[in-house]
Amino acid sequence: MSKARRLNYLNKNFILAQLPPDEIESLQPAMQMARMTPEDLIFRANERVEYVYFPITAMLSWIATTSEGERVEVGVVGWEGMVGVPEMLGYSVAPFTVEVELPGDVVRIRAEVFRRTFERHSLIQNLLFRYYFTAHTQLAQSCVCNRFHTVEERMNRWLLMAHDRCDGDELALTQEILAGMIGARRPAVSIVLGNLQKAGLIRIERGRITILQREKMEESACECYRVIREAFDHFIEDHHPSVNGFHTA
Amino acid sequence: MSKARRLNYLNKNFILAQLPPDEIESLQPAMQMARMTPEDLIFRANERVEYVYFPITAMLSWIATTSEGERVEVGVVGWEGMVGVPEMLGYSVAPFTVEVELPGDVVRIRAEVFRRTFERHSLIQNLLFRYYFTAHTQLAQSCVCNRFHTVEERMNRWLLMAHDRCDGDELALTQEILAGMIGARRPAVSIVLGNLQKAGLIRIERGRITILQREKMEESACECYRVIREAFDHFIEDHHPSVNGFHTA
DNA sequence: AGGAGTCTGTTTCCCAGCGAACAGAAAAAG
DNA sequence: CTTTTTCTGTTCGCTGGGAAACAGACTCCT
Repeated sequence: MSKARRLNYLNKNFILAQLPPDEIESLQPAMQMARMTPEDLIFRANERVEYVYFPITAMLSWIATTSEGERVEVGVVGWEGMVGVPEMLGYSVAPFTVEVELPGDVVRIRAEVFRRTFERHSLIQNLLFRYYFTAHTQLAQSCVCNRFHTVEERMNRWLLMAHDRCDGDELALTQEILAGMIGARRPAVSIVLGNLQKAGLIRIERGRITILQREKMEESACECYRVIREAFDHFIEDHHPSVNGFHTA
Repeated sequence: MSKARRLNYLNKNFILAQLPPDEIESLQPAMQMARMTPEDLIFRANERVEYVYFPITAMLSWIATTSEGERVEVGVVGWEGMVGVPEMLGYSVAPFTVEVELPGDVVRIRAEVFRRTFERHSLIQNLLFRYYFTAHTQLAQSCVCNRFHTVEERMNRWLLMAHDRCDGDELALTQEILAGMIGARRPAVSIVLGNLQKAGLIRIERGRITILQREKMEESACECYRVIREAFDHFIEDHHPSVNGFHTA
């Protein structure tokens, strides 16, 4: 399985790409393209949702935390998805925090504006429903992975998922952030990353991880990556059988 | 927070209860009530979905497994929900296994029959979409819980969730099954249950656990139970503001 | 009643990874 | 260029709970 080639979706969002041309036209004035960095907040848990976001090259994550301050990612959203779906059905409060994990571009639209689009097109309702199934599968598999797999396995899975969603082979993130994603401590991540670098699979620089040998990383990752990836491929292919985004080279 | 009183939902399924009377009428011949026990299988992962199920007094669980045979619950479904939603949008293959965890009654309907109902009523589509958000929140919280909390905390959470969905205070399950639900080993569960019994919160018998002091169990459970419960209360109240199923006594 | 199968209580060994702590390196700020 | 801040590498003791194993108790079947 190769990294997403993305083909003609490069610099597009998959959900937005499904909108009929006239609808895109009418949304145009309400759409804003923005470059986001990990300092920017998307949603804070239990606060009102103002905008829905469609990542292009940025990668966002749903984060769940405990009252002790421990945190773990419960969903990742890249060019294939969006955040703010519940708002479309009147859940105006975000159940979890959403953060920017990898810097890049997003399109944002005021929630109430996109809601009108959602309500008008059963195709979009259908699409977002299906997107939710995919996200659900992803979350369920992460749940097993977080329970049973080692730091090394979970980290490999996460790096591959991030690699599928970023542009190029460089992931701009710190080890601290990566540790938070997989619900581990930084020292553990640091050691595992060191081993991967010694084996030549990645290159580590301050605030940056470069994927060098994706194939080998897939071999050492647990099955969870494959299960999640297949769910997304299925979602994408359902809509564009021949020209899909995630595709085996 | 007290156990679900269920009021007039007693012996009803919440989703089915939202259907318009004429629709219920026309579904009648296709509906079958069945008593299910933990030996009965609902869905096996990657196999075709024939029926959708609406629990009444039974409790079902989504189970995710690893290739090593480890297993953990990734969702629980009682009288408040249903299984087989993805089939309504053409996902004819179940992504995970669904098992009967607590014996009891369910209503089942052939998937293609209920699908017609689903397609006819945007109210039902809306309802099931919202149900999925709820399930998603439940899963996300379980994900943190599985990652960070102890066997004792996870077990308390699970017992409370099961207690909300069963009839009475007795849970008919073995410690082996309970261990599988929370992704732990049986001996660990056995010890923790022993402590709870010594403290007088539960009574243990072979193949049965009786909840004696629910209030105290809530105190020793982690916050995860509350978060999940609030998501469900919200879902239920959205539809029946005054007469809801889960309600504080 | 007796025997087979299933469920539960408990013990021993062992280790992945947490918690805490600190030094060095790179970047940013001044 | 110096100071401060932010990252990264590494060390070490500690513990929850996994892995394995077994005896006793209950249930069900013949």
